[in-house]
Amino acid sequence: MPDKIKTRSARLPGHLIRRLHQQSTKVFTDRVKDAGFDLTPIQFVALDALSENEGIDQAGLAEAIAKDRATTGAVADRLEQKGLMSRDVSPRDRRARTLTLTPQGRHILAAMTPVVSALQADILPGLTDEEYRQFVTLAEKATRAQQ
Amino acid sequence: MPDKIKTRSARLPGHLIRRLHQQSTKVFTDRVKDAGFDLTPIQFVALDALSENEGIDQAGLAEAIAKDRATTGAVADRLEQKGLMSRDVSPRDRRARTLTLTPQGRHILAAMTPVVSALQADILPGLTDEEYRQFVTLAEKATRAQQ
DNA sequence: AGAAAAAAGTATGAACACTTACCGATGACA
DNA sequence: TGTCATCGGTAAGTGTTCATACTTTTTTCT
Repeated sequence: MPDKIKTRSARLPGHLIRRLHQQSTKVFTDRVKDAGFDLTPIQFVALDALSENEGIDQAGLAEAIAKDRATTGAVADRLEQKGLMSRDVSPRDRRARTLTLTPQGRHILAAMTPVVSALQADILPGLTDEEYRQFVTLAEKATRAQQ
Repeated sequence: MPDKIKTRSARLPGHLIRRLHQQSTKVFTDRVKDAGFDLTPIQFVALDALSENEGIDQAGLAEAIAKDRATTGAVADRLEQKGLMSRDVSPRDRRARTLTLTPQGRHILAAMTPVVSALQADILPGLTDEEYRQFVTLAEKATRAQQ
């Protein structure tokens, strides 16, 4: 068996974060599918954001989930297609689309939430509870500092 | 100005990591472009991995950069198109493509490396040096624990 | 040697993520 | 009130990432 291939850049934060992101997506997808759901991480986050901010428009949702308007529009497309959210032209601003959870969207979100909470620990395998909390604290601090 | 929109899931590791990944990509792209280069993070990592493992094939590169074969093939396509790496059928295994850096690829990599090193700190804004090191240590531990 | 399993690469399709550019609507302000 | 900048949404294009399925080649096992 040859030596494990190594890379200089493998220790840079950028690459480490890319690896963690990948692991995060994989764990989420696998567990959620096993639990009988079919939502991507970003779709879940969008539903969650919407449940706490009923009636916001797409630009508001984009800000809440930290994505741009184009991406958010595409995600909203899929959630609408799945019958989990509805989009209506705002009566106050005809440019805007008011977003609301459908009853089914609310139901799916409630059912998925415990599953999603439970899988978080496996996104950071090999860390002790203490290290896990440290990681979350540091990551929160770094994301808060983003302009 | 309305209150900042909040989300329950915003504190979950999965979402924090997604935010960091996004920040990482943005900082990389901006700085690298400012310095006059036109490579994505993954393209840079691929060049770096190749420089330390001359003559590996695409499957080897895929393992080195922790991506699947299809993704790696697409990245190799673009790097070849930019004239930074060449792909030749391996004399030992006609299934495999032996990858080598072109002189231009080697030159670009050398010129970019200091730029990429310098931008790492800005991927994690708001962290002290001590916290930055802690983060890297934790992230390394978590990625090492991935199967 | 011959059959079965595994591996390297490619193709395709879905989703995400960003940029740029555009259209229509709104708001500011002169 | 009219103009102009801004904002919400969409469209098109590029790139990343994965799953699945397929071909070709190599290896393994009987």
